[in-house]
Amino acid sequence: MRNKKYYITTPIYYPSGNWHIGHCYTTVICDALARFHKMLGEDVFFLTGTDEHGQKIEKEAKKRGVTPMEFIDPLVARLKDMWRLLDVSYDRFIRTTDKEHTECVQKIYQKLYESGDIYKAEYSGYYCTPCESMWTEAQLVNGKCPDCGREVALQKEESYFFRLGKYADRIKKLYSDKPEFLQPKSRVNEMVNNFLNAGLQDLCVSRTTVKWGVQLPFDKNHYAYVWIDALSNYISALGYLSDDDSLFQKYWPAELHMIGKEIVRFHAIIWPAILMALGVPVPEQVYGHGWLLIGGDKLSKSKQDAVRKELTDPYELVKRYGTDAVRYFLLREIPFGSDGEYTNERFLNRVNADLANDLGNLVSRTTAMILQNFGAMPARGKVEEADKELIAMAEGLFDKVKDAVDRLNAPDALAEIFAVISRANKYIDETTPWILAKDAGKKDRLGAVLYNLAETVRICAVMLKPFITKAPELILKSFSCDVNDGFESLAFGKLKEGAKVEKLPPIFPRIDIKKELAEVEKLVEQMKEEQPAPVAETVKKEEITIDDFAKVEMRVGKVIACEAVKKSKLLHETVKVGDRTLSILSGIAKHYTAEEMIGKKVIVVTNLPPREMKGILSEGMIVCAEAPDGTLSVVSPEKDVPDGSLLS
RNA sequence: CGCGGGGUAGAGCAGCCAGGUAGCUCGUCGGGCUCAUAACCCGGAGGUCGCGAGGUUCGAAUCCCGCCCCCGCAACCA
Repeated sequence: MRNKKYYITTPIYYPSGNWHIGHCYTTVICDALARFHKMLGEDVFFLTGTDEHGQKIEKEAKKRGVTPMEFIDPLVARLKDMWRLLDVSYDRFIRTTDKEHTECVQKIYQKLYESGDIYKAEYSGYYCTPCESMWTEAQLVNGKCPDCGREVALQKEESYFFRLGKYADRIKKLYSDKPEFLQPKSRVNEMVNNFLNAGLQDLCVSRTTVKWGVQLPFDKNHYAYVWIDALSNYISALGYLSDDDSLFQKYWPAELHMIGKEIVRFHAIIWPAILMALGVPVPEQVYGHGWLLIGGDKLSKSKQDAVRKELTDPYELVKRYGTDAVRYFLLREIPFGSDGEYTNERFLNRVNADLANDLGNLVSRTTAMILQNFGAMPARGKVEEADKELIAMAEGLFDKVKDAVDRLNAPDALAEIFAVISRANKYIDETTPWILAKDAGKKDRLGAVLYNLAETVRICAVMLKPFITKAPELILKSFSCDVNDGFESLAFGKLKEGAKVEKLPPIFPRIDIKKELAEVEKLVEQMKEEQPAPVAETVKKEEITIDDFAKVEMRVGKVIACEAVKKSKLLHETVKVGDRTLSILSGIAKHYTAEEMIGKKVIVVTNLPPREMKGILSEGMIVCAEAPDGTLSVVSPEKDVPDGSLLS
């Protein structure tokens, strides 16, 4: 009989900036699942890769005066480095710029075009020539371009559309027929209520403005929409529609697309619809996991002062604490399905408490006592009442871990393993081997106790192999076991009497957390200094005359009252500008609290037409500086000038 | 009335679907042990389970109703 197959994918990552711990989170979970299924003897195919097309990359490359590929290649190389550091055992790394992929995407478009699921249509919109953007009427601001405020022209444009609407009912049916398709369950409601019930619009799937992409085979002026390009990687990587589609035949449909919750919509609606249109089965499961939040976003109220003191650079983390520590934290600490928070302290606590104190120390005390008393592995000996619970836990461990893995619950799986490790530490206290050692008549019993311990440690090591990669090998080696031992070796009693036992240096040295935290903070400071703040892009806008500028009436205003507008990003300020008092709304609630604003002198644009938002009239605009990272800073006059003063 | 998630010890979470002595990890306090990486083991303190002296029930963290707050998505951000 052929082995069961298991095809698992990560999202493909967009190489626009730095690789961070969030990328590692998704990928390490997938790696653990892939490794576990490999150990089950299944035929596993684990795919990851990069999404390399699109405007952002085109722009970034241009800015640096290099070609897109010259820009991307080093970033991809660095990502692969990161996966090497983290022992990510992918079977294929796909890049959307791979020839097989772009050809596959073209064939997919061709096929959908021929079947009529992609059609050409004309739509009208408002075009802003300098921005090269098309806007709908609703997006316009006072009839002008929302980006630059310039005139727009009503234009008709041709585009290709995918008949997404046609598949809405089949997708709803998919959710109800196959409740496990989209997980966690809460995401299903989100999709159904927000999108499916609202009615699916046909999806515009071609662009003419972005040239860094896949050209449509039937219309050279058009380029593929990013999501069809990106999603197709899951099948293009298997050779779908190519001369050799044996991998596709073998592995598709995927058992699992692991993704972040932000892209559930694309994987749970658009992707199945495309597959349905292609006549290809949909994946078995899409799992939208939560996010790893960095350093508690609660600080966001006064983001300007918020110092990011967390060390989150994966390379640095691995360098300081090792692959196992990083993998363990990612797999263990994030509550299943929801968001979790990263702080230096949580990381260090977890690693210290579990890996150093519990596991590392257990290995250390066990091997030490074996060597002191026997010099090699003792005989198994008789099982006594005191041994039964420990042995039962070790023997039952596999089923529990397997159950957690089947639910994709890595934190639970690890908790099960560490429950056994804790039990083993307690067992030492209960059996007091150091007392047995003083009585020559109890040598057999001492041997049995140490044997039981060693055997429990060995079983835990085997069970840990999919999750962490370095320590299990060290442990198995130190007991003269084969590092390739799989789940078939789990039976209690496999260790041989007289086998060589080796004393290891501490596998996970204990960290002095206070000292380490201080050091890490210093390091982060240092890294910040080395890495200059991102330079703001200063693309020159269209030239204006001094008369144009003079049209803008800007005055100093004093905020005399301010309150947050519920359910919005808005603050509602009452601003005194000379003899006028204006009601102004501004989208800065993320950056300032209402209390903070009161009393501030600000710059207000006072000759804008009033506009209503959230049912409140806004009679002006408070001028802010926007940093490259999106942080907004209210601008104030440098000297204390009376409100109402005109800017010129 | 936009959609969804959440509010349980100092922190992070489980329990809720299938009501019945409120549990886990970290921290804290005290004790034990000395094989071990000042690690390990045991015990204590600490909770009006967001609010409503609300409803159902013999019994509610758990089911029902109303309200408040937080977080995402969407919208908005002149």
